[in-house]
Amino acid sequence: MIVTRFAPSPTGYLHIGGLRTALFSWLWARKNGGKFLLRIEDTDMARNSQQAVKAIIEAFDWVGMSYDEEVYYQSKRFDIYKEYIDKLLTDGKAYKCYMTKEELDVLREEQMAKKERTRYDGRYRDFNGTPPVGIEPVIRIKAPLDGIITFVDGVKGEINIASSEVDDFIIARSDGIPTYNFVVAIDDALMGVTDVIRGDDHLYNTPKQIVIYNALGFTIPKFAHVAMINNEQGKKLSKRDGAVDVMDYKHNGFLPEAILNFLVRLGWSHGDQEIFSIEEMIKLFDPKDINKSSSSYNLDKLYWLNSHYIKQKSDDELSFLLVDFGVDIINNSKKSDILNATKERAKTLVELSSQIKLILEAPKSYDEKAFAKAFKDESAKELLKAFGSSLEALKPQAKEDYHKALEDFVSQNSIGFGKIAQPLRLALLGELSGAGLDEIMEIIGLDESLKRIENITKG
RNA sequence: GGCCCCAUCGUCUAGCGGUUAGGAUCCAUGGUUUUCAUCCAUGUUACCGGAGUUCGAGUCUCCGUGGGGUCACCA
Repeated sequence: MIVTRFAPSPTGYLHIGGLRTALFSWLWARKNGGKFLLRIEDTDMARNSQQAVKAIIEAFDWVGMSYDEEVYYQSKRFDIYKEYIDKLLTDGKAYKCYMTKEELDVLREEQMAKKERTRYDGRYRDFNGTPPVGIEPVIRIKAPLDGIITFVDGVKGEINIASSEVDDFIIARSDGIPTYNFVVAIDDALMGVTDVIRGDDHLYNTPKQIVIYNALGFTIPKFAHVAMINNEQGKKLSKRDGAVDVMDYKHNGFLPEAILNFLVRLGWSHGDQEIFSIEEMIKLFDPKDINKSSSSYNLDKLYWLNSHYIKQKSDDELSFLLVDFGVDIINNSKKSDILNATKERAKTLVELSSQIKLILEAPKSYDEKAFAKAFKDESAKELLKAFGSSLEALKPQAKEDYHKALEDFVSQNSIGFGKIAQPLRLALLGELSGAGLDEIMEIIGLDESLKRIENITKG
């Protein structure tokens, strides 16, 4: 059985890049009928928060990614880690190191001065003298002194790293709390994780974790390291580049379908296909098709996908989603007219909601420039008034009636369509572009249409 | 700096030794539309550089160059 996991450290929100690796892991587990685990890496007590855990789980819920079993917290598993540390100690595969932080700093400075790679010098590796008093030791693992650590990465292929690059790293701090690379290896092994799909930035942790696996006789899982997502300048994605918190996308009016579709195509592809439903992703995803190179983050396609999925949503679904954006048309009898008039010109739910508000709420003011443009002809106001009168006489109801009213008015007065359309649209919406005039008037009805015409012409 | 990874249109990507180097997005133009948008059509734009290997190289090898990652008692 395939078991994958997502293992965030709860230091803040769920990062958009993190969501992508989580998505890859999730897809791979679901495709194979395996398990997808969520494990919170909170061994650094100083930096975690329960709130961050909540935020991460909330983001998972929002995009609809489900994890199996309970949420694991490493902070609740210290007993387990201790057991394995003791085992390594008694087996002579790990040892206590009494070097202080200060001494370590001195060593590092010396190495840097000599332009050497900074690494622990192994001074306590074979120490069996009397330990210095008053120093709580750290525990270090005995890493191989020579040779090469090799593993086959699922996306990058064979990776070889000289053992000399991996020093006797610390597996438990002086306060007894185990460190990242140790607990990850223990947990992945104990939880039966078969496929570790994670960011490229963990590539160098892999040989370290392999050292642990080997020391404890665990089976080494498959690794797949996914290249980073950079910003448009090719640099690391940061808050300056816009939304990196997954939940920001929710608030900005993006649909989870669009986010997931966007993310799955960032680094992964299936021929020329661009649109993937969740079911298709699950069916088609394979880590072997993940691109080796890093990709740049560019929102153009996300907007395109989002508008695609907005158009696909049913009226009920959309009206439900719109509530969070200040528009409640769930029980509006004109719901589908309203949505049909607006959803094709909205890239986000934010845009959609503001377009709907424009129709539903009479304009409170008119943009100065737009007004000047629409009413630059002296005759414009009279024309609009006349159109209002003709509506009063015709009493149109359906969209088609309004359409005909407009056509007839234009031909009877021998004017171009723009002469009446521009002032009328401004009257109805307060803006010069938007939904079809006939659609708007049908939705708001004759009385409201006349009222809005009167409002702009009375002055 | 050491080590590791990467390199096709602006961006996301297809390509797996022989292609007019394909798709998507963006942009531009035209059409449909009573405006805008949608939709449709068309178009501009790419194999980082240099050596090899080969009858033939975007594809294989090497060397440059550029970019990224990583070098904690963080995760």
